[in-house]
Amino acid sequence: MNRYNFKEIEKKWQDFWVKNKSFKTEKDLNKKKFYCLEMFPYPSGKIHMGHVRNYTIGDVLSRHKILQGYNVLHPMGWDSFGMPAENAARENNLNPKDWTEKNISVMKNQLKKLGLSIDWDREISTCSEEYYKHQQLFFLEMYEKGLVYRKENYVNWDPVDKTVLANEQVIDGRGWRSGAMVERKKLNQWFFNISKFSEDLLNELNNLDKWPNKVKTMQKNWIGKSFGCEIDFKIEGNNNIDKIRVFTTRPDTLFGLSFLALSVDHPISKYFKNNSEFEKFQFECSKTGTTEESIAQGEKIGFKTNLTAINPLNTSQKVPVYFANFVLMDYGFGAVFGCPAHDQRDFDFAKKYKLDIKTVVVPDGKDDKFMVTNEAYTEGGRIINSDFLNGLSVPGESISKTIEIIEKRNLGIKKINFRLKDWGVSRQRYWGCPIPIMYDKKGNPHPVPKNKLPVKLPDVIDMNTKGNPLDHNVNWKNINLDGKSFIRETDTLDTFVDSSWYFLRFCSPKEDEYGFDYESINYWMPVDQYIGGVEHAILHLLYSRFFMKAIGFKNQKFKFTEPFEGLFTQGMVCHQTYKTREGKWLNPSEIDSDDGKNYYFKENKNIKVIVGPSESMSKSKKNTIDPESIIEKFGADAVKLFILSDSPPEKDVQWSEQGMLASYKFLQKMWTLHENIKLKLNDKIESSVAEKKIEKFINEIIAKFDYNLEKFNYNVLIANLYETYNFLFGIIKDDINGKILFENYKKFLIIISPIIPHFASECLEDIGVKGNLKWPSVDKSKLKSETINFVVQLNGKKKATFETKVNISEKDLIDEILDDKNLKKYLVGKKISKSFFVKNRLINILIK
RNA sequence: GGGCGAAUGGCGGAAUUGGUAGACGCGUUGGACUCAAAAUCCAAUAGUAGCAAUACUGUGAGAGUUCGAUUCUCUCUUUGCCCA
Repeated sequence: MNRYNFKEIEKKWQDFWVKNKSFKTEKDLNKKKFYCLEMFPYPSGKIHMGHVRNYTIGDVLSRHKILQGYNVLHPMGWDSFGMPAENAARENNLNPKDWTEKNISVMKNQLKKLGLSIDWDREISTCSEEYYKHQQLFFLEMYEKGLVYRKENYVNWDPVDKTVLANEQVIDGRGWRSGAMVERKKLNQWFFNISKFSEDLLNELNNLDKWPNKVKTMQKNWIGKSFGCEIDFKIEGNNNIDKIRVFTTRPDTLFGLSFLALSVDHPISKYFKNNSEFEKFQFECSKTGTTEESIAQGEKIGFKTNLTAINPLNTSQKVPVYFANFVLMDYGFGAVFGCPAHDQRDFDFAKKYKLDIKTVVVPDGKDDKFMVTNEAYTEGGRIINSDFLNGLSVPGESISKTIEIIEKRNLGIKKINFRLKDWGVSRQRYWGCPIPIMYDKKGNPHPVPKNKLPVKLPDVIDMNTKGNPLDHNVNWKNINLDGKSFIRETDTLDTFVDSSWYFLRFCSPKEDEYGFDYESINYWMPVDQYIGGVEHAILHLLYSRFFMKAIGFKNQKFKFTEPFEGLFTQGMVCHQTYKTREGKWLNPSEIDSDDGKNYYFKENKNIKVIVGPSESMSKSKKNTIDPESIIEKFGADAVKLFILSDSPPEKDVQWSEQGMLASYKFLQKMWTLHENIKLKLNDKIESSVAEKKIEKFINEIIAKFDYNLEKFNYNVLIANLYETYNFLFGIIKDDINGKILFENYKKFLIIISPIIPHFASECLEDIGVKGNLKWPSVDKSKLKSETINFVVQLNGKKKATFETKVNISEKDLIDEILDDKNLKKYLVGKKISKSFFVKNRLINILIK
């Protein structure tokens, strides 16, 4: 008996697939398509276990669909623009392009060793000119359609690195790289008008049946549709200002008014420009970040103006007007009214500045003497102390009734507000897609003429400047067009733009004239199954959805509105963490143990290792396992088998050396089984018992595979695989007809081939199966059996299982039970009051 | 603070529509083979009592619906993720 030589066999089949272009796909309008897509990787250097998990899940699906006869598109590419390349380039004095391309070549090699069913002829890379030139055209088309505009906006500014930071790059108010306190700075930025589609983006979530509810809920909350109304407050105390417009979702608490709060960026701030106290306050506010979280957690501070606002529903009430740091200019009109009794933020503010707190909502079951004292009451109930609003139930009726009254009195109007803001796409960086805009001498923007595209990134660049290297590149920046001089836009596009349409590019990756070919995208799109990490639940997925709506806007040829029909979000790969007593992280390979309980540092036995909790693999915690070395040691099939086996794909999985080893050993056992089965394939024995058994079992397993593949229960699928091994291992000890064994074993090899393709291909070839394989269907006639194990319950408690013939009636069954020597003791002398009968399954007899 | 999930042996987990709880794997224990070990194979493995057949208990806690609840409802506890 030979041992299974995975190195030789995996190499053999990988070469075979490449040579035969086994996974090359062509558009074929006569064939049913299936577009299987995994989120493409950022080429950071090496693949990690998260990639292995992601692409294994996709590969199982893709190979399954191929066997089912679908025309499967399963491509791969590189999300290759982005900051890490710039940082690496600075640190190592390289060109970002060289660094990126080197990484791509390394990672592509690693992926190939996994033996994935990818059509590599469709490979794309977003940093290539062939890709981003189309993106620039999309930008201009969107500009023409009015979906792109430029405005001044506040950004997180890192004063040391001289660059804009995304919200997630600001950690505890400091730049993640420089450590400098981040400032709020006003900058001219390009925006995509994503909010124009807020309503569509929200509504169409309802059509995405094959998306996890969790993701849909997250997007729904992110879009954040709220009903409310805008109200004008009359102002006294300044000749220039007669009213301030406020947006509120709680007009019903208007009688609880105690102040008006404005954003420091509110237009009327201009009347306070010369006030040194106000300027000081404005500076204080600029220290608060722009995220909603930092505002909510930060201390609430205000600046009291000399203005007085009049309550529109109760004109005898006059309240002070403040500027406050917790009001954002982005939300509503940058002005809110404060009702401290029923909003915690307002409550905190009112306590600090000793403002009135008037209770206007009382919880159900409390009387009108109810008073808010220690914290705001934000739940439902009914309105009190509010004149003509008294008694209305909160929420619901109270809000709609109040809006009615406000509209009737011409004090304001009903309004829908979205939390979703337009997408700022300008980044002050080199390694991204240049924005095809140029400015004339007056600073007015002009689109770069389409025949002058692409705007190429300069190859030679000085990365050692502070801020955006493009901004320092005078040769690139200054251009002359038709005798006029212009300055290029030096910002590049957010890399989320790159990934917002790459799935379209895969459909016709070689198309040169335009980003895609309509016939191809209308055939392949939408993506039938998209697979990736849940961390992209909001941004990437929402941006991609927007992008489809933007391209499809005023475009009859674009036939779909949603890019991803099915979505699957996989969990992370976790591993135990190890630390020294001093808190230094250690890699699993740096530690050892004599007893499996106490660990020490390999190089110095005296240094004890503290075993920490299992966390998602990350370089900083040093708890990563390098896929390449694992594949080297155990083979791709064994790695894939393990990564699927231990947990449901949507949950986190624990990396375990023992589990990995078990998968490896299993393939060895399977190979031994294969050799034994091979010896029996020519047996001419007729053994009706074993034949029936194997046919029934294999058909049951096919049914289970169908079910578990459909439901993404890949861990159960592996359990089914082990079960079948156990079964076959048992049955070949008996006499069995070789032909029947062959047919059933062949079916088994085919259904496991999506999981362990190298192994299954080798075994199939070894037993002489060649050519196109087809997914076997369940033969229901083989599932039947003559006897059945009934569950017998007495008064709802299981007493025994009872073997009898199939389709037995309730009455006959009871008779047989009364006759059975083991069971009749329970029933003798008892009266059967009632029985519940589930055909071929269970009987519950109630006795007195 | 809000929203959405989750809780099953020593561990990861399974149980399709309310119908045999613990599939499958890991680990552990015992045995075979071996001079010995590794590898491999065989057996046991939810808990309690018992030599055993068997009995009782058991899916985070408590209640409810039902002939029957891991599954449905309510309350609570713990925990994860997202948002604030």
